[in-house]
Amino acid sequence: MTEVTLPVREQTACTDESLQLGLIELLFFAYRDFTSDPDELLLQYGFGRAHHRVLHFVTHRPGMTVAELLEVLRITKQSLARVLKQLIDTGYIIQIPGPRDRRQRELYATQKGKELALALALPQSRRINTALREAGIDRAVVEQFLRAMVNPERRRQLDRHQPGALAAEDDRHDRRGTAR
Amino acid sequence: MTEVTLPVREQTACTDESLQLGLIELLFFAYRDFTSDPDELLLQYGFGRAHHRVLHFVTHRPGMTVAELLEVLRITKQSLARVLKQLIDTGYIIQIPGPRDRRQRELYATQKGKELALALALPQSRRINTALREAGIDRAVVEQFLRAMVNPERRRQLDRHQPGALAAEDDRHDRRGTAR
DNA sequence: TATTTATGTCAACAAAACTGACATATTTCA
DNA sequence: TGAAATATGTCAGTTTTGTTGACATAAATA
Repeated sequence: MTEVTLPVREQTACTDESLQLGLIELLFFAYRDFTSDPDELLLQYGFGRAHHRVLHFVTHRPGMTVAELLEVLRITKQSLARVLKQLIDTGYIIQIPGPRDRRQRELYATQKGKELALALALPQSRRINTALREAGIDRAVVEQFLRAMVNPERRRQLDRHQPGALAAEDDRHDRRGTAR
Repeated sequence: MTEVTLPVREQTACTDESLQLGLIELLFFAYRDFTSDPDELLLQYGFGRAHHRVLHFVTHRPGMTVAELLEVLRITKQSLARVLKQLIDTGYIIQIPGPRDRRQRELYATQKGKELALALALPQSRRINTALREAGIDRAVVEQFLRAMVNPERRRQLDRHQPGALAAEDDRHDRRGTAR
C-alpha cells in the first residue's frame, strides 16, 4: 500500500521538488465546479461552454477581430464559426467591418449579449469571492499565482488586456495604425 | 467604451462584491496551459485527457471500484467504459473482483500504469512548483483557496482521499465492513 | 496587375461526453 | 429459497466541440 504513494526516488531524481499531487487534483475539482456554475443558465439559452467563452471575450474586448479572437481561444476558425454564427444570428453579438481594414470584422456584444455575459459571470464571481473570504486570502495573491501558471508567451496578452483596463483598445489601434 | 466595463449598478445590487473578471480569465488561461502539459506525451501513447484522468485516480486511489471512479469523475459508465477498456487492454490498469463483493471490480494501475501516471504528473508538477516560486507563495495558501473553490459536498471526499494519505483505504474498508 | 490577407464555408472526421435499453452475475431482503 | 436490488458491461444512437483540407470572396498591398 505504501508503494502507491509514487516512487520517491524518481521524484527527487528528476526535479528535487515535490510532486504536487494535491494541487493537481484540487485544480481539477476546483475548475470543474467553477465551470459548472454557468452551465444551467447556458442550457436555458441553448448554448454551451464554447458560446460562453466567445461571448465573454467579445464582451470584454469590444471591437476584437475574428483573428484576434481565434488567437485568444486557440481554436480553428471552422470551430469558432459554428458558435459565433449562432451568437450573431440570435442577436448576442454583432459584426461591423473594420474601419481601417474593411476585410476585418470587429465584434461587439449587443445589450442583450452584455447582459448574458454578466449573468454568466455572476455565479463564477460569487464562487471566487466566497472562496477568497473563506480562505482568508487576498485576491492579488491568487492572481499572482495564476498568472505565473500561464505560459510566459501568453502573459504579455494578459498585461495588454486587463479586464476593465482601457489601454487594450488604444494598443490595438496603434498597431493597426503603424501597419499602414 | 466605458459602458463595456459592465453595469456597476447590477453588480453592487446583487452581491455588493466585485465581479472577478480578472480571476475568471486567469483561471481559464492557467487551467488550459496546465492541462496542455501532458498532451504531447498522451498523444504518443494514443491516449487523450480522459485516459489521463482515469489513470491518475486509479493510480492514486488503488483498489477503487468502478462506481467510486464514476462518482469522482462525474461521467456516465458508458463514457468511462471506452477509455477504461483501452487502458485495461493495453496493460496500464488491471481489474480484480472485489474480495467482499464479487460483483465489484477493484482497479489497480500496473507498474507500467504507475510509470505513465508519474510521467504525466511531472510536467504539471513542475509548472506548479515554478509558479509558486515565481509568485513567492506558499503551497498551503493556494491549496486553501482551491479547496474553497470546490463545492462543499465534494470537500469531504478530498479530506478522505488526500494523495499520499493512507487513511483513504482503511476508510473504504470500514464502510464496506459495516455494510455487511 | 498579381499576390497576400481576413474571413467565410463546405465536407468529413474524431474525442469525449450523453441517453436509453438490455444482459449478467451477485448480493440482499422478505 | 425466490424475488428484487445492485454492480458492472455492452449495444446503438446522438451531441458538443474540437480537428483537417479545400476552396471562395473581398480587400489590401507589393
